Amino acid sequence: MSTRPARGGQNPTMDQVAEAAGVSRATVSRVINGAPSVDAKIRDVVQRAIAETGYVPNIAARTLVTRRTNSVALVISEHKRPNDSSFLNRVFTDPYFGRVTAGATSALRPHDIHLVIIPTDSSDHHHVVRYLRQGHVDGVLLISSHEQDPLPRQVHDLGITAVVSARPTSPIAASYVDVDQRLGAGLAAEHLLSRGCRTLATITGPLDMPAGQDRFDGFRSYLASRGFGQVPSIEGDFTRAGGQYCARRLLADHPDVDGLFVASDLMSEGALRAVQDLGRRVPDDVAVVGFDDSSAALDCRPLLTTIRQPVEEMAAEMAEVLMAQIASPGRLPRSVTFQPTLVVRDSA
Amino acid sequence: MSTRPARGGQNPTMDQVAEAAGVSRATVSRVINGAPSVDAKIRDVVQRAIAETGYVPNIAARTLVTRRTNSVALVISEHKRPNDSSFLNRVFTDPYFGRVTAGATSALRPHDIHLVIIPTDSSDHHHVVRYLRQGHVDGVLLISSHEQDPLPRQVHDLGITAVVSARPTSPIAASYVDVDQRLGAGLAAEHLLSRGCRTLATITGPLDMPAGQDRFDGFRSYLASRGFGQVPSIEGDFTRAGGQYCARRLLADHPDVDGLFVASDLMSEGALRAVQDLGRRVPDDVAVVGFDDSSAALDCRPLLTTIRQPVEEMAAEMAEVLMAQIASPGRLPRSVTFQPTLVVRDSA
DNA sequence: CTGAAAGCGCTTACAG
DNA sequence: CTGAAAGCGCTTACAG
Repeated sequence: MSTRPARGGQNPTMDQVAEAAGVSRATVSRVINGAPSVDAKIRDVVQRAIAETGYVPNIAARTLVTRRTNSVALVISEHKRPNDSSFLNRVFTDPYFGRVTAGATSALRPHDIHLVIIPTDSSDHHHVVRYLRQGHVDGVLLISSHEQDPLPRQVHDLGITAVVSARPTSPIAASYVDVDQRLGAGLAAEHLLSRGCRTLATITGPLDMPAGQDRFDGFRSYLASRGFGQVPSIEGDFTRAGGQYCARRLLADHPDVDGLFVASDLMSEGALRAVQDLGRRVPDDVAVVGFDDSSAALDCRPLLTTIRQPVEEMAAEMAEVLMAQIASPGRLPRSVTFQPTLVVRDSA
Repeated sequence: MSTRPARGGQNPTMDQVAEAAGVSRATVSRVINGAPSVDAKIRDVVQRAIAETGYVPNIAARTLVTRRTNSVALVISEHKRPNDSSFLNRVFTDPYFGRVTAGATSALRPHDIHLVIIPTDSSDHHHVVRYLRQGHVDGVLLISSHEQDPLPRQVHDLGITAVVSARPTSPIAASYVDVDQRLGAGLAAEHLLSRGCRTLATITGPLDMPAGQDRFDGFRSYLASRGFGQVPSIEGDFTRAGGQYCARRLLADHPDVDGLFVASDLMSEGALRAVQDLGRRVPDDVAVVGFDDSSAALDCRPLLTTIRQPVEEMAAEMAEVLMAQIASPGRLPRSVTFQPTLVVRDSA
């Protein structure tokens, strides 16, 4: 294998390939870009020359003329919370983001578009915005979960092509993909009721996140529609430890609770533990329904009954919408909403 | 705020800034790049023009001439394992990678270098290699944990500037940063012995990973040097669920074990659970020492005594070495080894 | 200290 | 179907 490229950092140039193949630089460019109008023999000669020289296109030069980078950014925007050693720990500890990455990659891969993952917290937005504006990527998949996050609006105002992971909280005309959170919470309430639970309660997500609010509202609305009044609740933080803490407190204050809706699988793991540490059996004494259907649901004992959010499919859809938007800059923004489903396992 | 940039995707060009400021394009370039030789008044005028036009340099054009992108890649190379829904789930579920990202970012940020995170598994190497060769980044921080991973060798052979996260398993002259794994395991054994444990055992990491092997060897070597013979062991997989399963089996086969070294904090979480489910008290009946000192150690009950691996500092060092290498291409490769330390909490 | 000019490595009308 | 030429938006010797 006498590929001898990149030695000393010097990649061969397209002119060198052209010379080796005895054709013009334009022809080399055409075969690389798969232009249909190239003579088959010449194409072969050029391809051989490319292989022999170990040629790889210089992406900067190409981008300069095409105005396309063939990469898109996945910006994961989280808020640094008090007593939070690092928001990165949260990002790399929650299965949600792995699912998003997997889904986006699967949609982008066939189009040969690279995914560049950029986690960021509020202290960092400046850098990210600059990165995006400098033209490193053709567009951005923006995962923004916090109500006050200014990033969606900034990205929109700067005219950066983007798709957001949920309905933006400020009124901007941006494309987004979402799941019907309220419906999901309603499904959870319905299931708990249908299995005979009489006293329902919920551990919510952070109420400064739309996902937290909407699941809470959906749960209460459904119960209100069935004639229930005030529902015991406690605000969680979407972490395992938080779920454990909240369940302990909730059951201390309301020992009669026999049906619990926990607004994320990660919190459910902790909650399940707390319930069992209290000597209550799941689901017989307390039935538990989670939300997400991530890998955490399968780490639960008993296996977690939960509301499935099709995160991979949603991320893939985000990528599709983004690619369409990149291809047709004038395209009108649109939103796509997925329906969650109940996945019955052992905890309820 | 009448910034009106990027409208219709058209960023202003440097020539437009020059015209607005009444100077030449070269002068604009100089003030942007902080050349010392610019008259103060002219500098101000230019800076105002930049602000007014909302100018942002076109990175592709700059890169084409400077041959620098001012970004580096963090390639997280994992192996897809059988019955593994997705290697991405592993990456986004293990606090280790968040620590690496945090450490690398902290070192890169002051130099205004962007970190581009690229998770990859074996089926994917081709794409990653191409990405690197196309010149999207100036160099790569390569997190490679598997013995058979071909990526370090490929990256090296292609002449891509890189720093690896551990001593490469094939003999290549590459810079790397590592922790003294064997020493860490020895510290764990010593601590267990010193607190009076008589029958030690270990849950190892995957033995096809150097980290798994070295911690296992270090543990056995220390015990051998103290006159112990065969040590009960079972091979784990660095996951929480795996740790739980392994501890259950290990204690079933060896009920007399009273000191357990678990080769990662994540596995320790599961192991602790299993030990307690068996009705054994920690640390009184079974003392447990983990490895990492990640956030998982603090999620443990009781709080986990563990071997601290300074992952953030190691990642920062990787970034420093990489930047030095980028600045001086002729620089000789070098390795840096960090010492682990014992962190005593409640589990041993 | 500043400007005119060359050049980085590609793609793409435009001729032929 | 192929080539010569222009041009993408910058930086950087080179003069002045």
